[in-house]
Amino acid sequence: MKVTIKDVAKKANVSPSTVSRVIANNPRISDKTKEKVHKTLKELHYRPNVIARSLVSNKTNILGLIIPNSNENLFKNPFFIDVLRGISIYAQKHGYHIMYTYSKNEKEEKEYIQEYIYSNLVDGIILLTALENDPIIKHLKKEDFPFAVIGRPENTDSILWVDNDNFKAMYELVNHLIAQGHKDIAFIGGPSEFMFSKDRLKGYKMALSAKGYIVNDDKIIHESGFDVNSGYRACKKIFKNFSPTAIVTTDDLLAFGANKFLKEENIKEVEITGFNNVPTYEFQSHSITSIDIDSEGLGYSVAKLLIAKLNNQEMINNHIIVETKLIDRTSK
Amino acid sequence: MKVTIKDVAKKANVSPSTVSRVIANNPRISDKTKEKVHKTLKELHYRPNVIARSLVSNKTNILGLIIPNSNENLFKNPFFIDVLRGISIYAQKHGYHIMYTYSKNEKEEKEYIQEYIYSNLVDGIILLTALENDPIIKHLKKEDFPFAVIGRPENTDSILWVDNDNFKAMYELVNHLIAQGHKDIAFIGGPSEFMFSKDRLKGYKMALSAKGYIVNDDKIIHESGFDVNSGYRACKKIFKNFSPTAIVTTDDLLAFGANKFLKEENIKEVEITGFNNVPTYEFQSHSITSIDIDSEGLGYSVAKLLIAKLNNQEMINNHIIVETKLIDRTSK
DNA sequence: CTGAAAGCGCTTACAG
DNA sequence: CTGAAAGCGCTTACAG
Repeated sequence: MKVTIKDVAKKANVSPSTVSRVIANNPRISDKTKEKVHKTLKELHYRPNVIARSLVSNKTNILGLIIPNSNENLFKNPFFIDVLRGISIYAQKHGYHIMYTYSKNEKEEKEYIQEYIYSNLVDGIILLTALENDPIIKHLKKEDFPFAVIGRPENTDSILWVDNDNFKAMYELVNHLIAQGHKDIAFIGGPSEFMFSKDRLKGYKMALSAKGYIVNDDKIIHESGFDVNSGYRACKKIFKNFSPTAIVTTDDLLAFGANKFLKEENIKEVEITGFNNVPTYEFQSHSITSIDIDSEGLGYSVAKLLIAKLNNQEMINNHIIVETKLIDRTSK
Repeated sequence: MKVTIKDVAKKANVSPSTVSRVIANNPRISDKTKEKVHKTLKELHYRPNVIARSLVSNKTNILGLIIPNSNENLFKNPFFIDVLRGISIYAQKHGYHIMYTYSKNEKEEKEYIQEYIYSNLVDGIILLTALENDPIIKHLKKEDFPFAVIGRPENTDSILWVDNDNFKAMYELVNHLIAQGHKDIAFIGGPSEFMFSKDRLKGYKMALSAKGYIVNDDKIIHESGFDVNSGYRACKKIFKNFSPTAIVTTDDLLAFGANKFLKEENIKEVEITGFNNVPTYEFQSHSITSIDIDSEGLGYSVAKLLIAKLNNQEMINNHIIVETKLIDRTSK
């Protein structure tokens, strides 16, 4: 049988209120009764019923995660599991639990959010991605419910977010290639509505124009997915008209796809770079230069921001930038 | 403001009890009041407070997932994300939510389980792996709390589990190799305390002896992890004394590591096989034969079993075998 | 068919 | 410093 506060009270010869106060470490309880109650608490292996507690406190200490199960394959991407771990590790340390829900589309996403909010299930929501003009972010803002986003939102007003500096990471990467002598660099991206897609593209453009190179929009290809096939298709399109010496992509899987095309066509000496530093089991032919985004750090930080807010902690910043790292595997 | 059953009752001019009964679709309510109440329910956008409901029903409709965050790297393995998805998809369809917790070791694992159980947070627990003489399974059995396991437990008495037929999958794979003319086949496994490790090893041994080959224990290597480095080390050990024509492994990452060693040593024409059919971005040098285990199906099925039990459904079987598929990429 | 009452296991203002 | 009481938002046996 589960033991309740009443059982403890009876055994310790005090009232339930007193037991509750001892548990809450209320300062007005005498050391003597504190000790006595603590003893029976131990003896009976008492554990508070969090559901009852939630009902009165109106807090569940649960964070809800909305995972888009879309066809862009983004969340089959290996980095994602590290995000989950990062979130959980911070949350557990601070007494929060994590709940997750897959949703197939925007409609379902909104539905689950309503459910999370109005059934009183969660105290806050974590979003795993930010789109341009993001309908979910708007919705959450309108509902005025605590949430935090992985990815810099378009309009950052009063919203909590965590991200890499995608602009800077791509900017530096392109600079790195230029320093190696590359003058003709193409760009392959996934769906452009993701904010990180936009930021990486900006970094690419800016790096080129800062050195006086002309940005040729025909060398910029966006595909509908973040997968190997999309990379393959994009690379094919580029080489129909051009022969760049390097291609930057916004995701390792795109890079792998591009590589596949080059290999099939027996095109050599083109440098391909990716993003996310996905494990490629390096025994295989060759690995690519990539940007390590510290997925676990992203998860950890987003949980940190949201929990700080839920505890009404003073925050200096409404966002955290997680450092990236250029993993150089260029052939030179 | 959140709207409660009282608000609805007042507006619809009935008692709270009646509103509750309408929501529960109690047959003794007249169609007329049913209609009336449903209308105001809609108008006020009423959503039940699941916490309050849980307090009286003593059910939360939440399933708890314990994820070992051990150093064997097993749960950084890509197949794992598909398991999560499978669990969630079935659960959501049936009105359950999923909560997950990482735990560093057995002690933490037990702690979190106690918390899940005695704080009344979850209705059932899902375990992602079964060990030989598994202390967590024992513990859960002793607590007599509903749970289900991915992986066949050593003692299946009255416990719910889901698994591939690991014995059969490996048995058939080795047979397949033998049919291709291989006579000298070595074995590389990860930690042997996992039940699937044992089953796969048995399949290997049985396939050999069924054909009259002698099983040589020196050609069976177990390493402490399921990662590339472990595979590399194991392969090195094997080739110190032998030169098998094929090596079967219990995980693709082990296979990749073995492959790496062979490549470095310039050893050709050794067939390596894996398990899990991890994506290798096939543009790379060559892909390996592997067993697809249908990770999503494993997750889906384990949720199915556990939820059936929680709803006291009649069960014909206390387990589900998820079909595997040999993905043949052998060079012949 | 419907309502008033009790209760799920806690917390907390009120009173002493 | 401690207890009795009310209340969080539901469900459900009891009564009519």
